[in-house]
Amino acid sequence: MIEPHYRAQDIETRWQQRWNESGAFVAENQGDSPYYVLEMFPYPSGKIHMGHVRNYSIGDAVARFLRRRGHQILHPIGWDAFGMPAENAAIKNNSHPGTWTYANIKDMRSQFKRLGLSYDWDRELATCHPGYFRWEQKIFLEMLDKGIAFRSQQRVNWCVECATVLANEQVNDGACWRCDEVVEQRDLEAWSIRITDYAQDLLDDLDSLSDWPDAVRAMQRNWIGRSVGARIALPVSGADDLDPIEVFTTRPDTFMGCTFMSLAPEHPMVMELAARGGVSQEVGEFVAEMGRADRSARGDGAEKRGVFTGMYADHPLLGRKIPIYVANFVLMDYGTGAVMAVPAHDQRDFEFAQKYGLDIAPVIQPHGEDQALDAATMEAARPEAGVLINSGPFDGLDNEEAKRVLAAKLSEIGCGGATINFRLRDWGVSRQRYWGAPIPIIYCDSCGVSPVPDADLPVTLPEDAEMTGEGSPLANHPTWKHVPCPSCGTPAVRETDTFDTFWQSSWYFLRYCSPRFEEGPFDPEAVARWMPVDHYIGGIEHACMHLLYARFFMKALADLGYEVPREPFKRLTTQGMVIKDGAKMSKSKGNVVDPTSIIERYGADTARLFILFAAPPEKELEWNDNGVEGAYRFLRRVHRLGEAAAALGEEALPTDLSEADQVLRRSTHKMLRKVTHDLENGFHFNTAIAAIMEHLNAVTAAGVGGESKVHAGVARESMEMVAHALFPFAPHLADELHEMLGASQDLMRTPWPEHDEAACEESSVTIVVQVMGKLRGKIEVAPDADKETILSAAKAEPSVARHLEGKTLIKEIVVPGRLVNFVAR
RNA sequence: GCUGGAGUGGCGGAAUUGGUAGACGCACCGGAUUCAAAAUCCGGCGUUGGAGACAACGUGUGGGUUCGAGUCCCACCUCCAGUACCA
Repeated sequence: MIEPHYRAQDIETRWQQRWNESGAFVAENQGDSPYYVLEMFPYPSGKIHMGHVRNYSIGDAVARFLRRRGHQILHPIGWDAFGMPAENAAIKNNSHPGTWTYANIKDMRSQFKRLGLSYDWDRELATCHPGYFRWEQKIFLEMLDKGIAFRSQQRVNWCVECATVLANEQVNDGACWRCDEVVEQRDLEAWSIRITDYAQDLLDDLDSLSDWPDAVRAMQRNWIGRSVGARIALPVSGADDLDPIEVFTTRPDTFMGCTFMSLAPEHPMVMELAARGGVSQEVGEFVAEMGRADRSARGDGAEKRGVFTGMYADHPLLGRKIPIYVANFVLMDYGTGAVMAVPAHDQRDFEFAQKYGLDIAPVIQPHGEDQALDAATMEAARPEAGVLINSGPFDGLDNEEAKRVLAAKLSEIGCGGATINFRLRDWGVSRQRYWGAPIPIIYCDSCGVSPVPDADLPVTLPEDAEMTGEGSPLANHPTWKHVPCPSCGTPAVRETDTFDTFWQSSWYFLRYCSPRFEEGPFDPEAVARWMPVDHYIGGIEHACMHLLYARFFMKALADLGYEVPREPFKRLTTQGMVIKDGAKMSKSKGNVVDPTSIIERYGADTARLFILFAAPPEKELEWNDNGVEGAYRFLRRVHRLGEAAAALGEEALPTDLSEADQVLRRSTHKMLRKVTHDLENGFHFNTAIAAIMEHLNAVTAAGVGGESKVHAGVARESMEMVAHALFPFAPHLADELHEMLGASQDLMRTPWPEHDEAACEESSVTIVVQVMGKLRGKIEVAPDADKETILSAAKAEPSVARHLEGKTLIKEIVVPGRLVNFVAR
């Protein structure tokens, strides 16, 4: 490639050095109103991919634009450095996860720097550093003290062969990914977080997040899944030694029509009931089968299947026994894992009842239906509203009223009552892995569970743990876990589980505010100044988990007495994936494009410009090599025209503008107006860049770079504004161009320019003329032309007149400055 | 299965939120420049019919509302993301 003028590598290296030397990105250096721009920090996998380039180019454009709009910007970066891939790499290479992680951070840091991203590198952090995780160990202990953290049973995938817990993604078709042995479900003692206590808060505060995408708010709302209903405890008939079976229902009004019960196969009482019912084998087989079945076999759409446990429950209001079944469609992780079945009014129960010949008892007569419901003739369940029938003392009640009345009755007789259920589950944070932050707990035979004393924090990882893939490396370590009990001093053992990595990513944005603070997780003053994050940018895939955990953390921290806002992220942008040939880039598909090779070949400005131009941030982005070439050509043209404009000399704008001068100035200022508008109202980078390209075509048409038809001052202004407008997207070339045209100060420190509205004014507007909604002609009129003028000009248009000939005009619609429509018959 | 999205030329996308469908870029075609090529510049480019003027059709599918629908409503189809131990 022969390119005498635009040498991207040289330009980019030079400007990166200058920015670095002048501290252009240090948060404290300029502006007043603080603004915190944050992109979701990366997992240091080793190499940057196009998703990174996209995420960080978007954030950088936001940061650079707003800094020039007068904000004091905090724009930090760090590493979400704990996690399974490091441990897997260590097993494979027989090395330490930290070695791999830190080497990756080093590589990725230099790649990020090569992109020219405007980070305040002094604030860099890595979550695997004890200086970081000691604070989240402390926060955990404070949560434990407050009862937010607690011990519970967690159901996990367990591989017997490897003696280890498997992540869902490590299970392929029910088999372990390493040894192919069948995976079983096992309950482990684990640490959990009562995020469910915050479910209502998390739901309520969603309403305040007006700068979040509606899609994310809807997903969180459904994930939290609030429903109002009743809890009902049904005693097992003739088994006084067993606890009653609890169900949750949103329809207590239908309780008088409950003819059987269904339990999830995973329900803890299933095998006990089956044993007493004498059907252990059949039930056991069914439970085992369901344990292996995938989700679709358990959903609403799947065929209803089940097995009778041989046992009955006592219906407390009917005084009758109802059979207890195990059913495929009942899910253990929603409600209580058991449902009361009302086949007349619930479709799933109806199908189940039909299949197994169970009673169907209608108890609600739908509004507006004269014929009384009859179980014998019903073809489907009738879930709609109505009036209670066949319900003894409750007959005649409206069903909404009956929900309250029945809940009160259940409460009165001591077997339930009104309640609110959330789909959200408590957050299990224990992981049986090495490369994570240790959970700071000590177990003593005599004193029980003790927190690690504050003076002993952080609890760090042993360097010499063995990574074999079998068992837990910390539990297997010969000495690490053995410590004296902090209370009695007798031999005790450490907790050998580490935190879920979401634990780290739930508060890192607070640490950035004062990353080296030694007296606590963050300096309250720094947090008061920067938090909440004004604009958070990252993938949509985090909609429910990371974004919810981070929101929860803020609320919990506030309850622990920390001064933090109740919500962490004021505005959220979720960026779409980068795909190629219609599929997500992945090694297995062989469609990966390495950003490094693009940067080496064309420069960082080209890579950034293309990725921002090719699609709006929220949408999927289809990678296209030819498009990159096009972005590069555009920047090269900018460089060439900049040189040409600079060569015309440093002339000011003339007082008298020629026609050509006015045309070019109109293009210049309309471009600037459009770019400013697109960045201020929702960051439409793609259309902003298109406007710059369009303007550059006007610069070429004005003869700049050849035989110029415009005044030197107008030509120079046209390219100066390109430098300004290009800065958020292609900052290196923008600064180069700006300097080329005589500027002595870099653009980061130069305020964003205002456009000249008067220069944008048009001498006429085009109005479209339709007849019966079909385009028949166009007219040019003065921008302030009145309705009569427009109508007569429209009727005079030959093709319009032809289509109106011989017809009666019924209606004339005039949209000023835009369109005329004649309705004629 | 459930929850949330998306679908517009050969391709990526645009359309001031109900008012010219296809801005801008890519690809392609033609021309200028050149000994030639590259690069650059100029022009064309939804589909069908027509020499042309022009006409009809056209935003995943099928209906509907409206003077007017990519945009609003109803019913579907396909693809994508998440689904709680990947981060």
